[in-house]
Amino acid sequence: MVVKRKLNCGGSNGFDFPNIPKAPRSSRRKVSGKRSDDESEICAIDLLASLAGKLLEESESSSTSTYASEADNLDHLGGLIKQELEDGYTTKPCKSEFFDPGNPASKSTSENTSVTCLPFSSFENDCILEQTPVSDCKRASGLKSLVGSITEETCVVNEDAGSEQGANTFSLKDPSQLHSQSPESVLLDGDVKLAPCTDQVPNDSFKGYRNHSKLVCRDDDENYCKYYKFSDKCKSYRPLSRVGNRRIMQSVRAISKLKCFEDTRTDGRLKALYRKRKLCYGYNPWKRETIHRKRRLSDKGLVVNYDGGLSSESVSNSPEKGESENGDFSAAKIGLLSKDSRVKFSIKSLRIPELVIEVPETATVGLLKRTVKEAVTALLGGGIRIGVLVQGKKVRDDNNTLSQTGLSCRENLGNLGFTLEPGLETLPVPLCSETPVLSLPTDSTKLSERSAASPALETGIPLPPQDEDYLINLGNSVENNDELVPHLSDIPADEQPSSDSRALVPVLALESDALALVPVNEKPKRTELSQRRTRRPFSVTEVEALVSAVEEVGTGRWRDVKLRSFENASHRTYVDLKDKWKTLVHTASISPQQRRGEPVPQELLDRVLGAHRYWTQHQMKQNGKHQVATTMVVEAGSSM
DNA sequence: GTTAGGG
DNA sequence: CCCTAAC
Repeated sequence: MVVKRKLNCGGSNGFDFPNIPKAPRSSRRKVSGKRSDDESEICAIDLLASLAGKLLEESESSSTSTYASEADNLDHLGGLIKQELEDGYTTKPCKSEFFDPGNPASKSTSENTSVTCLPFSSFENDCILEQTPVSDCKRASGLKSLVGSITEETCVVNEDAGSEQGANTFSLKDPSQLHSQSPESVLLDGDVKLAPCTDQVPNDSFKGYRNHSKLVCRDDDENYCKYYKFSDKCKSYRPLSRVGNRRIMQSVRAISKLKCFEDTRTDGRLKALYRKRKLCYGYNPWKRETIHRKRRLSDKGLVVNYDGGLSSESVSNSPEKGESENGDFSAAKIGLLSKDSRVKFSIKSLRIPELVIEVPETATVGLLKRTVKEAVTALLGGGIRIGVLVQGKKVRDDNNTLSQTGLSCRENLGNLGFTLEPGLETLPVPLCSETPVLSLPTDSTKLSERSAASPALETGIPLPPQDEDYLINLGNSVENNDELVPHLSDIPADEQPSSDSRALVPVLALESDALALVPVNEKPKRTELSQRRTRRPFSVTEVEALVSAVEEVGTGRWRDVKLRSFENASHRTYVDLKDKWKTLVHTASISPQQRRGEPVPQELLDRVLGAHRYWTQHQMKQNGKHQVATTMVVEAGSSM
């Protein structure tokens, strides 16, 4: 075969170079980096939570009374919860500011604010954001996990902040103190992933699921570890939703404080955090794509369509199209409940309209699960943009307040909607601080800052500044344009604990909390640090130009190639050209059946091969003239 | 800043 | 397409 090829090689391209057996290209198939399986499940929810958090920005200060009524509505639930507590579940409430163990009055307060526990069934579709006192994670039979409490955050803050804490006066240094707290707000379903909590010593309020708790405890490095490990074990798909809900709640809370944080913290450290987060949730579209393609290759794949709440899934033979035209993969319906100046809302469901994955029929269920998770993770981790819809219109201005946007208690909050938009860039997810908030690894600074290419590039819509900017706000200006606005604003940035502002602390706590669910990677992957550029397949025309340029200047002079044929193509760097050439050579080397993507005319591939051989020889020449020259002669003779 | 090559 | 090493 090789010989034959060599003989054929001369020609059409004008290159009459000897065929040099092409060394089998090292298959660089990357094994998709297997992300820790579990990690991502929760990411999606977190993202939503982030959004919600913004909305709740203003409501962070707990309005006890307000929520109290809510609690009333949940009467039966509350009953259940209490029952659970009575049954002996130890709850460790995190202390809230107003809580005073010795003060009956304070107790009542806490009760009012407390907990919303819903049976899992309810929970599944209903995510109620509410401020509640911190509670412990307990596994309650029949009860499912739910919400965290704002109060909790506060507590966390105190602990975390340690000496720094200023604003929050209450300090929970003694876990037992927390214990005395009133009814807990969060119950986690043991069967899911909460088990750890159960396992955890009941008395130890700082262990197990309650991330907050961990954060709170300064002594908790270990706890963190445990927690994370635990989360690693959480693999079940459904559980995700549950956990996610809880996380959302937490995230929301955290987010609510972000603004404050932002105001005070915008220094380098913050950025560091931000980057770090990115690492956690970063996702490499390009790689994903590769993986995805591989999967699709299987002829007989089952197509799993994930549609519906995060916790539900269905299988069908055909993928279901997303609801949104533009391919948004999910949308959230949110019902708002508001009281006073606070806006409360529950997320009825989070939908991922289209999530198509394919696996071979022979795949195991486990693989299927993993695949789904991976897909979800990819989506979520890949960068999601959150859109806020008011009256069906997209709100683009993130700086307006909710009320300015028309989201006040008295107005029709019912028209509020969120959309999850596929993001080309990775959004920093609040959840992701893999590292305990308290200290960021120094290495984080190493993260690359390269700005991600955003969809904006394609749409022409400028992206808002990222980093700190994205931390903020809800947008309020409603625009008619359906275009997605690439704003990252929805996602809260990480804060750093060290800062003086307590607001920051809470956030951190929450975040870490949220993060808890995600396996913590000690070493951030660089791939996740920076955003990938959008993939832009080379057109035949471009390939042609590339081939022509390489034929002329040769390989190894990519800058020249770039200047020669792609000078005006700003999105094509010489590295891109080099890479493309690499792939072209590979493509030309394999059988047509093995090729994928837009077919490249064989003629071009032939030229690629010819030029490649030629220049390869040429290089050899540089190094060892004799041999090369000889080869050339021989080759030439053969091809004739 | 470029190249080259692995991922 | 990314990331690095080596220029």
